[in-house]
Amino acid sequence: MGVRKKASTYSLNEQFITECDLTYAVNMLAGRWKLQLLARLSKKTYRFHELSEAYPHITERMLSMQLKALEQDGLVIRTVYAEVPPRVEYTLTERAVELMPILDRLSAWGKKQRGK
Amino acid sequence: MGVRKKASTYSLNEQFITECDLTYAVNMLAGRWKLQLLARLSKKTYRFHELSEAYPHITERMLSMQLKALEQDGLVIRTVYAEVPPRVEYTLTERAVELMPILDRLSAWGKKQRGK
DNA sequence: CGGCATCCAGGATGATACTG
DNA sequence: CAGTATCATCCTGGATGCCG
Repeated sequence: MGVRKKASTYSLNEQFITECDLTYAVNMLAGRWKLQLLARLSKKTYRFHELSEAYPHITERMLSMQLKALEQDGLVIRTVYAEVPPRVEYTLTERAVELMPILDRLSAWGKKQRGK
Repeated sequence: MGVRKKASTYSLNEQFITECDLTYAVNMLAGRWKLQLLARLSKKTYRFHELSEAYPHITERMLSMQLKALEQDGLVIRTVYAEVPPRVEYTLTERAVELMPILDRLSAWGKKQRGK
């Protein structure tokens, strides 16, 4: 979504919303596929290939990149098992779990608006 | 950040989060300056030039574009007064006002995460 | 005053092929 | 299986100048 990674580090002294924090939050959700991935991972742990099958329209490249970004933002845990063939599993972190109810409200708001 | 305008119109049957609606919501917030503008407009009505002065680093072009996008998404009302010199005022719509508490929670979440 | 038109740079995403 | 490398494309946003 258009939100860029560039930090909006302007100190603007807004009271109602501290858009520094808000921008920080929206930025880490703004990747092209991150919401879908978070939504799915909120239900259970997934392997890379399972996600790839679940979203066949997402290239493996983007899947890898988005998951890595989520991992770096501390929203997803990536676990590598030293096996052959390799196995990698992705799970939500606690901070991501805390985020879910908020996203749920945002989703409800979006749903309400879309109907109009 | 990168959320594109392209609609993610995949019907994915997620229960916890209907990411169609969620993507819809995040997309309309993902513009480079939209959050700042919404935050400011949540306090009072502003004229174009006032906003331009409040955010001197935002080019008038972008200010115009972001406000227009917000208007098209039904978050902002643009009122033109037939005067000379022209006067244009921007206000939040009710749906934008309903959004504010949610953004506030998201902001709080972001603040909490940033500290870590 | 409140924009819009044009041009442009860089980042985000896509397509395809290849590897440990 | 779980990615990475490379190249191509699209889009956002910035710079500058002009207009009703």
